[in-house]
Amino acid sequence: MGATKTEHFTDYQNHIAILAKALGHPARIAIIEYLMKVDTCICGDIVNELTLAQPTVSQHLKELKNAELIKGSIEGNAICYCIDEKSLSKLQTYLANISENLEKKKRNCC
Amino acid sequence: MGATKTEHFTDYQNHIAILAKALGHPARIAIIEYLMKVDTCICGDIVNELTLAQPTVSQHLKELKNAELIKGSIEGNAICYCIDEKSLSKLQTYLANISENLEKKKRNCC
DNA sequence: AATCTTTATCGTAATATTGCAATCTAATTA
DNA sequence: TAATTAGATTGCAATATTACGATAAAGATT
Repeated sequence: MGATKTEHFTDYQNHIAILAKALGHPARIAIIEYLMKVDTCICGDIVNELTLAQPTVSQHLKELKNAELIKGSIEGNAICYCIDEKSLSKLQTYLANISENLEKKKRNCC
Repeated sequence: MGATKTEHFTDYQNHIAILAKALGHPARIAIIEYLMKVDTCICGDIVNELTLAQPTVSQHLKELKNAELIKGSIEGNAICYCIDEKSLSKLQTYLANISENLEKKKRNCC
């Protein structure tokens, strides 16, 4: 016990959950917002932007990378991170579909 | 250490993270999908739908309720749960804005 | 080559999450 | 009112996450 029982759910459900989970921490939201704010994709000063130690930021970046919400390319000595639109819009579309579906239905409760 | 340092982030960032985190588990995604599938909002057989014990499902429902992604109203002896569109569409809009912003920008990297 | 800079990884402590059996509460029915 | 039903709560074990100091790896600079 303690671990998520992924085998009880569909691949799609698990995938959506992984995307949402990766965004489920304010530091990672802040990273996404920072990457969006700076016009060209920023290299390393995400650490300066957040009030967290460098290893902590590195770990958050890794989780975003694992979920494929960001991607990084080596740029000399530094690393150039940026948002991976595909995964982000996959989650966005998923939520949009739910919203749309809800509006279509005449809901007579709650 | 171990706890999220919420004080380092804006209320908005924390709020978005809470919403995303609540969706960050396949059981909770499955609950949302089930609530969407059944036309009128369903009372208690979410437990039958998922392959998880009743207390576990109850806990997931609680987390969705805490994030205000669902709401429940007492219906006699049972409880009528349904999706709370407002929070869901808040997250959806947030992601849509990011997607839109990304497309606007001429991105010259990654 | 020695040093600096940038980022990742390791190890570890603190805390949170997941899952369930057992139990409790409250409305419902017999 | 006793038994039933629906759901929440408690308590606990297993596991995951968060955070960071110390350190490693690798390119850049001197």
